[in-house]
Amino acid sequence: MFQIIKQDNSTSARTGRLTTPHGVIDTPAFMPVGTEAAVKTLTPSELKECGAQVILSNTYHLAVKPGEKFIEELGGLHRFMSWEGPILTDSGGYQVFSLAPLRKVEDAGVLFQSHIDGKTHFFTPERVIDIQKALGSDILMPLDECPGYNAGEKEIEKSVERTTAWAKRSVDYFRRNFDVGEGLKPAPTLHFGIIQGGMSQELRERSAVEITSLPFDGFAIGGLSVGEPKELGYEIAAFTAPKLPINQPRYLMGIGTPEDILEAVSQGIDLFDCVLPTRYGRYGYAFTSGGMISLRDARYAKDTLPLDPECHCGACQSFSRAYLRFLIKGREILGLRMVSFHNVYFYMRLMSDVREAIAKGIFGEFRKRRGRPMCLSNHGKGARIGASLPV
RNA sequence: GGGGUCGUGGUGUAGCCUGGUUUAACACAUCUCCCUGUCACGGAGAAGACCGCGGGUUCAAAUCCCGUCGACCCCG
Repeated sequence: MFQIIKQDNSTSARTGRLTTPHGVIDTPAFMPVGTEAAVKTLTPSELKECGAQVILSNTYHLAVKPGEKFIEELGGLHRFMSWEGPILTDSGGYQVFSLAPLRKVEDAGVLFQSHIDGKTHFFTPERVIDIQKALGSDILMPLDECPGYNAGEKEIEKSVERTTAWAKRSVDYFRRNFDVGEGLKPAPTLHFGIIQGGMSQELRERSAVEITSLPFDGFAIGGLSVGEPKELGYEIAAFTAPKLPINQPRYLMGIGTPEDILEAVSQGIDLFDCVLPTRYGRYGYAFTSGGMISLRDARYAKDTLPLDPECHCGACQSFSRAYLRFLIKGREILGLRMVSFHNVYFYMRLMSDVREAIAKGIFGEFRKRRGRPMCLSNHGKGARIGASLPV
């Protein structure tokens, strides 16, 4: 399923190829987020144009609305949303933690109220596998418990125990529902484990040992980007990544900014997902080779440059910052679409540049050149992430 | 020609009757900042009106009185 192509010699970065029922993913890869069966504002063909090979969708949202049975009846998620490539579905553990107004976690599962209509739902590890099976996901995630940054040690320890117990049930149930060697399919459906443990190295270690002892096809680091300082998140990811089997795909959930991704790639992470390119696209923040720019800033009101003079995306070929700013400020759909498109294109280009740099054995140098901080507080200050790679 | 209603930041309004607790309030828009397994959501902060104009009464006027200009309505 997962084949490592090239291991970087100065860092833990590697390129690889992950095969799924709906096709191959070249890693390191970024998955645009399509929570509600849509990568917001973008069509599948636009995603392909950006270079996206895999997208992420969501168990929680789709189970709440319109319901997995509904999508199954219409031919599964791929057909429903007209996306032919691989889909990874998140389990809903994070959403229960971040969205549900009321939730009660117990050993059997988690009882919560939908943030949409207030209906109560009960998610168990088995139910979450059922939902993802009905959706027709290529990569399934098991139900986990994701504690917040302010959670106490006891609470985190409990969540690690629970996540492991649920992972065991998930693995058992997955085995019974997905036969190995599913006949004519190009590749079997995959199932990844999730490591928790908050900001405690001891608990991260324990979670990693417990989860990696189970027969998963890949491993994810969860529970980061929940409000912790950036450096602490890096520290935990750097601590946890080496505890994961070297020959299996590693997925850092919910991360991140371009420099977060470069950092994590150097730690040996293969998969990423993050809402930033699309969410920020809708807010008028554009990732550029010169750093992030906020189109809402008055300074771009009459700026005739494209979002990023070095970018080859359709939005940059056609539109000025001034025009896109005007659209964004008027909440014009075209503006939301174009900046989202540009941002996804930027991320995809970043990933292909990363793969190319690793393949050529120059990732360390590449990262130094491109990995300077780029976050909101740095925009406009000359940070350079997306400068095109002189090869 | 007669009568009436209204005129308060960019926009829409509140306050006026019962003058002082008003550094003139609110919403949207504007300008900064924030958002990492989604949020066209939401949060933090800033700037912006000498209350149409002129005069009067009063210790004190967005508030009461007179005039004037403008918008709208009714009657001729």
